[in-house]
Amino acid sequence: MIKNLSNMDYHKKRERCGQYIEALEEERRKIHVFQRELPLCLDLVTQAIETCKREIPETTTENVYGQSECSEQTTGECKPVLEQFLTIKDSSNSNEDEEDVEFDDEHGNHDPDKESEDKNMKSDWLKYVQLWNQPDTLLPKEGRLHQEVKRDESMKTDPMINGGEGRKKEAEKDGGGGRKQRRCWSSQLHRRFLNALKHLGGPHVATPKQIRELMKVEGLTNDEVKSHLQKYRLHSRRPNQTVPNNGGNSQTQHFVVVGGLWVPQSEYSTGKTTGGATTSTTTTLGVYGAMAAPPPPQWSSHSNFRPSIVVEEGSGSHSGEVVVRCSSPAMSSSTRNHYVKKNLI
DNA sequence: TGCCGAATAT
DNA sequence: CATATTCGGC
Repeated sequence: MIKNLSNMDYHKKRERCGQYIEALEEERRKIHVFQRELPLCLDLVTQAIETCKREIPETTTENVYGQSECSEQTTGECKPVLEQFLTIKDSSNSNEDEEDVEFDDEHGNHDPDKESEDKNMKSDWLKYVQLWNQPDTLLPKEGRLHQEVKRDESMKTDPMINGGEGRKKEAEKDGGGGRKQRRCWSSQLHRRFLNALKHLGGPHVATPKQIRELMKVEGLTNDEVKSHLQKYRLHSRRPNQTVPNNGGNSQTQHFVVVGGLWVPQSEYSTGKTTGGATTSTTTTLGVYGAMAAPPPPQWSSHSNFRPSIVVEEGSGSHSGEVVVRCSSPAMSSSTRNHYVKKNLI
């Protein structure tokens, strides 16, 4: 009886271990792609796998468990990172529309486009996402756990290395002289930012306040968002700048412009950065993930008009230039009208 | 006033 | 650089 039990137990453990190894191996494969960014991680996982493997086959002892624990420890260091990575990656090719869902909520409008768009966008994220976790202000969520929870879990592990949340109290402390602490825009924060942007119709039409509201991040101030937005706009505006020579090869990337959003078709980055130590050429891909801007919900959902945005690419001819005509229905308030004008450039 | 965008300052 | 802060228009 007992024997049986322990036998079962043992079996179970072994099985578990096997699965564990498999999982690890899969992780390894995935990490391998980012070898350069996560050399240690790769190493650790590899090591873990090996140790695990070594232990499992036969070797009576039921120490398997201890072993796995050990490897867990070894791996622990990079696990959160890994998980975050996975989370992101997963969301990029499988349903799990995370934030999209997050915001969609009540307006039950699912643009057919949205999905594919999102996918593109997310696969883009893959390129620039910062793998190392960073501070993130806590998000007071209630209505919408689920995916959020998942993500939270992935970073729960790391001890609030919060670079962006020390304030609040300290801010109150100082009488009024000192500068605000720098808000650190973690990739997560940035993602929320991007999403907010997306839902507002793009960086050119979104205003700091709106964005902040949509982001629902505690302690995030208008000014911070404003500043970030400014930076973002700067970057998203003609990521390719140079137009000096027309004759030559215009490998000018062509852009897709939607609602004032410039979307580099493939990527943007002045790839040939300086001396470029052998290492990261890829790592430095813009953090400013470009994204298509679907029309704001108010428009797309139920309306006689979709904002007709005409995008003409300099087809045929050399220039990768794009002509954009945008006849948007200046939304109720004339205040925003000048944005449209700007977009027309 | 508050909010915003652009320009500066750190 | 990436943020913060200031400036000027609305």
